Amino acid sequence: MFLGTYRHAVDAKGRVAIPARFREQLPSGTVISKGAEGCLQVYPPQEWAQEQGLRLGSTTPAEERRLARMMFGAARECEFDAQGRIVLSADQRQYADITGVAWIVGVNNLIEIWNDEAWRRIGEATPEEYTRIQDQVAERRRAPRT
Amino acid sequence: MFLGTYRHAVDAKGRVAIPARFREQLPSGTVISKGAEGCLQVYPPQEWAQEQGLRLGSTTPAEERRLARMMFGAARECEFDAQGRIVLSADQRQYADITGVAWIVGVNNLIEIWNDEAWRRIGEATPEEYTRIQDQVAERRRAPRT
DNA sequence: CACAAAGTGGGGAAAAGTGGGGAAAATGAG
DNA sequence: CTCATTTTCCCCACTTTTCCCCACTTTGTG
Repeated sequence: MFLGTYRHAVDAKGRVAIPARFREQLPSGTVISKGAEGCLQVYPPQEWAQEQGLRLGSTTPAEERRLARMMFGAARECEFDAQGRIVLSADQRQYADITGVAWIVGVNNLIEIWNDEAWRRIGEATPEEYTRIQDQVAERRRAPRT
Repeated sequence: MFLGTYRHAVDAKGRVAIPARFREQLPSGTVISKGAEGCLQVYPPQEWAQEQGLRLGSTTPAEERRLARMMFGAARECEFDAQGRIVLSADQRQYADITGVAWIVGVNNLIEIWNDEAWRRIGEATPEEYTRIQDQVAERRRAPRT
């Protein structure tokens, strides 16, 4: 389980330290790829395995082909240096618009890496916003599929 | 079952002592996250487990992505020091506007941590207010979905 | 009143994060 | 094929944060 948000520096070489709490839970075979809303996503092996359902074949619908190409094409296996950092590739940094600092966010089953500003918009909520969204989801759960 | 309100100091390092009566009932795996109305909420493991249905994957809908990011991003596992204190992260303290002192409130299945002033507004109800709110809730229960 | 339990505060060791230099490897041009 | 240039990655040094430990105060209890 990955919890919490951390603000870390990204140096000129594209290196970011992954919080030690997260690193302990990431065995080799961990993969980083592009995610929704312009973030990067770090998949532990067991989570990545679930994405393997996405496969190309003669019967794969067009959207799935597109998704598969983007997800797998952008993916790289995570390699940690002795200081617990990974290197974000140039196109990963460009996709997520990451320079200088990044937010590293534990989202239950995977980890996301965000551009500074973008995370402030999406992740930082005032008490009022937070309360509203909780209530919205509670409402959705009471009356799903609407 | 968590009952009662306690007023404890929060030191410069963000540490708060959790009342001994509560601590006895909190096994490891307890989680603290943001809650409605600007408080922090402490979830014992069995309560937190209910929140974990939310997972991210390549097919998770947009609303669930947003909620998952906020909920889990704001959460931390509770780690008690030898004196029975937990550390509130900087963003948790900012969210709940906690400095100096906080109220720790047992609310049946969860524990809440409140800013000093905010709790006075919520917790110190006159008999008239209390009666009115009881009646409101009773009314809602009789006619839900309104 | 004495003792035990709970809460508070701070110092210091250890761990985590940051930045940069330089060797090795890869790339590319002549 | 060789040499120069760039990139990658490994290592070291420094700073900051975390957390562990000890001591004191306050509260509660017999």
